[in-house]
Amino acid sequence: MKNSQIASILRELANYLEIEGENPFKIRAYKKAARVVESLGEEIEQMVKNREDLTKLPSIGKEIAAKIEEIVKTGRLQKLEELKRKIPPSLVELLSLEGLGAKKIKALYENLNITNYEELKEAALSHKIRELPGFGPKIEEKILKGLKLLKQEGFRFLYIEVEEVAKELKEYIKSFSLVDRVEVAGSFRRAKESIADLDIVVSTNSPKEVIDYFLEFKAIEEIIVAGETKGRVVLDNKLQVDLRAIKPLHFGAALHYFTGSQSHVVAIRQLALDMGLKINEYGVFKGEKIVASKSEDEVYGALNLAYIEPELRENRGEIEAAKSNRLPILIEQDDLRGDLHMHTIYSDGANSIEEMALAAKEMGYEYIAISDHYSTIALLKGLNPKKILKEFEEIDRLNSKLNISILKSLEVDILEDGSLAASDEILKRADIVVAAVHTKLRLSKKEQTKRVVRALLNRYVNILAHPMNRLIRKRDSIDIDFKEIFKVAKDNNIFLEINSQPTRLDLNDILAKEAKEMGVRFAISSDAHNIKELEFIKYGINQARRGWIEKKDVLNTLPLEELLEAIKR
DNA sequence: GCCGTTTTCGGCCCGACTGTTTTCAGTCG
Repeated sequence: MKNSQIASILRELANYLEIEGENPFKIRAYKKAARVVESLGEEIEQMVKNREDLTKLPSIGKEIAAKIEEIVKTGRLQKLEELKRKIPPSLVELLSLEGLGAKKIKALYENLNITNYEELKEAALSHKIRELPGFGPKIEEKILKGLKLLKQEGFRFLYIEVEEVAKELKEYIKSFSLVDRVEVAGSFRRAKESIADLDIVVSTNSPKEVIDYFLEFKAIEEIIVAGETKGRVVLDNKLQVDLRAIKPLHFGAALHYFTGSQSHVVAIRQLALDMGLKINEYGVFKGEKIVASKSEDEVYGALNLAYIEPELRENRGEIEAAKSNRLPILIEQDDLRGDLHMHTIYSDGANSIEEMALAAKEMGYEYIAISDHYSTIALLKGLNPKKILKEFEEIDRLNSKLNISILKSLEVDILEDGSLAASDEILKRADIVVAAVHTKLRLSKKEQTKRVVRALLNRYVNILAHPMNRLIRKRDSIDIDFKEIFKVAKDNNIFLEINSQPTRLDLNDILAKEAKEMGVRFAISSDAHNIKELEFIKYGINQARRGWIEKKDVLNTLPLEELLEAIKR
């Protein structure tokens, strides 16, 4: 049972309790615990097997620990089953409608016996809902609208899918004369791999005018909120955008609040309370007096904390690190001197070696590695012994001609038994070897771990590409003992890839952080299949930063000579 | 339900907006 599955059961329980009218703080406790479980590097299932004490985890006490153990051991939760018998599951689904919370849903159920979307729609159309106390015609309208817009539960956009519109919105708002500053905050600013909605913070002395201007943006399909300082819309691609207009004096505090994450902000506010201060989106207050608000620097400073980069704000230890000045100095794109994973027309890429090299040179790189597929799958149009020797010869020729160093490499398939698709004879001719799993993704954890470990023990392998083999929104990670892989990587001088393809971003943030803590080092690579995709490297940098990765942790920040020295094993 | 160098009981982040009511509850992030 995966951590994410355990988390979703806890969350489901919280939803049922909410409908039941349970103590709101109890509900929050379950949701908080779900978040902790979800963002845990370690696997809960393993911890339970090892009889570790789950109450050592933050926000998990005796009750929830027992429930988690029940879930892991039996695959279900008695308490949840009971609630499901009592409350129709279709009723809980109604929570996903905008504007309908537990209290209203309960009232609809008790008074009109509404249990699902269909009955809700009927009641709204026949105007039965407006007659209930606390309800009215506007709510009927909102329900009907909501049913039409009905969001897929938990749907998130890829970062790359919102990047363009985020930029457009920022420029659109910036061009308004009454606007002082604009930032896209929220999970976008924290550079999460996927984004549920955009949060924009605007500094202005004329909030209302800015909101009105915002509501004129061309791609708006639906206006949900139109207040004095706050607007919320849904764009025609179904992306929700929130905008908050705030006076310049308060901009830093507001930016901090709207950048989140929620649990980072809550923890920061709690810390402030402990210090006798109070924080809201307008500033840090000592009594009635504002002591910090203009910049985020000020806000952190007021709490005696070093500035925390947005990518770190997940309440995963960054506040403690800031207290004791142990924050990492996060890697930046400019730190990279080369790119160690890309494809050409020798396999499934679209450009020649020379075109890739020239484009890389253009980006300021000193070296690249050409790592075409060496595979037994015909689909990947992979290399064979003859073809790769030809490719290496071409690289030799180009190296004497171009003003960038091209390393001979290959992305060699790890076969089911952990052997490699290319012979050692081939591998030893390469300057650097990237190994990857592409097939047999559903092996048991034990088999998968054994397989990859064997591959890493091959003395010619240097980098393990996309270790999770997940595709965001499409395919989960392979089932593998990452701790074991990290240990073997560390012991054998294997570098773990942070793959920059927007659907991969693999390793992810949590595992990268865990690997780093174990002393493993990384290669941040584009895995480009054409010259344009070389730019994807920025997404890999994002993910690496979220994983607390520093320049010194990354192989391709080294000058070529040092790199070649560093990969020796 | 969780948590605790002021606490094992009594707190729990905090404010905007909406729609319903005529001062506020519910919802949301």
